[in-house]
Amino acid sequence: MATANIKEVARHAGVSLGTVSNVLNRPDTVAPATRQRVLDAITTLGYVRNDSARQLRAGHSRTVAIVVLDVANPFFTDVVRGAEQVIEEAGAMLVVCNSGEDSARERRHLELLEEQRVRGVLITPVGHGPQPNLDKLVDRGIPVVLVDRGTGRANRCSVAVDDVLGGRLAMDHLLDQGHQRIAYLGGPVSIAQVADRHAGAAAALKERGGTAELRVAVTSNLTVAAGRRAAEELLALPARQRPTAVFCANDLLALGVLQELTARGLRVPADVAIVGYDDIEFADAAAVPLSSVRQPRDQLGRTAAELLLDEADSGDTHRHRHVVFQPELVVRRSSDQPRR
Amino acid sequence: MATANIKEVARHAGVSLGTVSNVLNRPDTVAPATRQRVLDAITTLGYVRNDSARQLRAGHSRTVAIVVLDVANPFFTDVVRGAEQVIEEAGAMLVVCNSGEDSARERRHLELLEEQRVRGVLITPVGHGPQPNLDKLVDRGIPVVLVDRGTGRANRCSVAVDDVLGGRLAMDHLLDQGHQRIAYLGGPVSIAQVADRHAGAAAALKERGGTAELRVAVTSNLTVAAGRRAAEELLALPARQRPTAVFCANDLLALGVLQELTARGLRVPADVAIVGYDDIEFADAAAVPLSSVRQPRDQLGRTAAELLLDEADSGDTHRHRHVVFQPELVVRRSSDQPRR
DNA sequence: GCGAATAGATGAAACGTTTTAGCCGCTATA
DNA sequence: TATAGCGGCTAAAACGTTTCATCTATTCGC
Repeated sequence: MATANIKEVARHAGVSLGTVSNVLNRPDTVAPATRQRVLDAITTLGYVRNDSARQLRAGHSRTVAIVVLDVANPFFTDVVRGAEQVIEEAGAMLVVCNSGEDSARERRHLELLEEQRVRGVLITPVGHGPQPNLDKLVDRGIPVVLVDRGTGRANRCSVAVDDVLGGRLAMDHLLDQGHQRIAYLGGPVSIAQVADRHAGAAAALKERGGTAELRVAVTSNLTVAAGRRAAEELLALPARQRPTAVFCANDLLALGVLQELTARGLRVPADVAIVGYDDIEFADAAAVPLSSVRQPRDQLGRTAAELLLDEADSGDTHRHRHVVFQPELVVRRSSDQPRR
Repeated sequence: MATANIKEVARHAGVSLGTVSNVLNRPDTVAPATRQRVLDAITTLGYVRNDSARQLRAGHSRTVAIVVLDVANPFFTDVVRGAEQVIEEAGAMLVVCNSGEDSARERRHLELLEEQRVRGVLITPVGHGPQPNLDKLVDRGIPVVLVDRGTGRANRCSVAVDDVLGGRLAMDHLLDQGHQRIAYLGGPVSIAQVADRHAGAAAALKERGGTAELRVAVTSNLTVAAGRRAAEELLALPARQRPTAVFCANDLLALGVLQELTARGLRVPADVAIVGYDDIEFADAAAVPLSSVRQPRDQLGRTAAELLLDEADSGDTHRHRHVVFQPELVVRRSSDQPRR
């Protein structure tokens, strides 16, 4: 019950307190016989290190935090898994905090983390404005790495995925397939990802210089239901104006479009091709497997963690870096049929 | 950079160190004027409490841990959200640890958590065997609450959902609709949930005492692909033996069945009715919205957290409890059509 | 106006570790 | 033989809080 401390271990093993500490932290500096005696004492007493005391002495903890917008979002869960891997390999511990897109909760989390003197923070901040809380951490010397948001700040590292390139990839693919009337589906446009993916698609179209055209349909959100509604609207167009391909800002929209089209008797990809974004688990499992732009999510987490550890370890010799990953187009059946 | 401590605050405010502590912890015991002076000093120095020192003194931390089998599994993410809510309301912090179904990682996490003297642990343990690591925590006086596994241990609380009842609900519903040939799909049977849900279905069938029959099709796992394969096999049966309803051990299987059936030209629910389990987000968004058995996932988390806090606070007056929640059938289109 | 109670503040001890300076006895070197 | 070096260990300081016993004015009851 009452947890044994290092002093009791020392007494039990007939050595000084410092020797026990040495057994724990620099085992090779203590004679084998003594070491064994101490280890025996540790097991018989069921001694467990007290991390608070250790941290107090060390001045900082061995845990790293990741603050995500939504623990239930597959994007973040994959990022977490990637980061976890690196952090655990380094012998540290990753704690996951959920801001839930609520800046008050975010602030509260950061305050607590600061009190805990965490080794560093990986974070996708709520909103896009200035970040006084994060600045405060950085001022204190706590490394902060931005994940998928706010790239380019001078005083911290960041990792992100190039959404403009993602839009480009999707568009290039559809143009390669010979589509002339293409729709981009997404919204609200205030979301940077929605805007960037559109920008990429538009840029690709312009560069190709052909006669193809891109129609934009703004949705109110990025859900399956919104995809269905948008598909209905597309179907209401006169046949000659109707797009032969739809590029969706995420996979949920794309699945909604797929469902509505097939329900109305259209064939995918023969009548309408579809490309989604995110390559969620269900993309491959859909009735018609969905082409999608895949982001290297776990690598995002891994790299973020590596940058963090580098900053935490190398201190002032550290140079902040902004790593941008390239997404990748996964072509599946939903868009795999050239136009004549 | 160098973080100010309580002593510097005291000096800056011209009071003793104890007074600063009082301002922080028992503000009403210190005169308003002094209090204000201290608060001013705190803000000008940018003082932030050192939690390690606080914990060291207190003997335990203010964080609670939840150890889940998979951070990316929607079941657990919802449980986490529920627990989070309660824990944060109590002014504590919830840290999420991922065992990834790996007992070595689980052990390592528990060791670290023990070193950190966490306030308590919510956990879905890997495997079903004895739990020496957890026993060790309990011996130390650290409250442990089991989540959705291992109900009934005498020395700890637990929360779970009644899977047998879930199977019953689904079966009763299908029988109510007049189905006579029903299939249960799921596997491997070594998974307790798969077995329990089947047991519930079988029990319901027996109690009704009608002429209906239940055919069991064992799948190799619980994925969309497995659902498709199983559906193929069902379709290969002679029409007279073919089930008119399928109850699936989870929603992924059910979605696979739905896809394969519609791809083969059968109508759901007119030709075959489907009921899934878990009520995942996509159940409602499927081409034919899926009936499913819903588990009160966030409530599972909330209750687990409440039990934990009760044990942590009330100490020896605490009585261990085993709370079992009842699942609920959500009827949607996939099974909403009575047989003649 | 006197003793008692009380509000407000103080100083020191304690929490459990890590680290550093130093001590002791031995061996290798000159 | 003296000295330096070294392996192995010890003792004590330091980390930053919280708490508790104590002290000093001030207020209250009579």
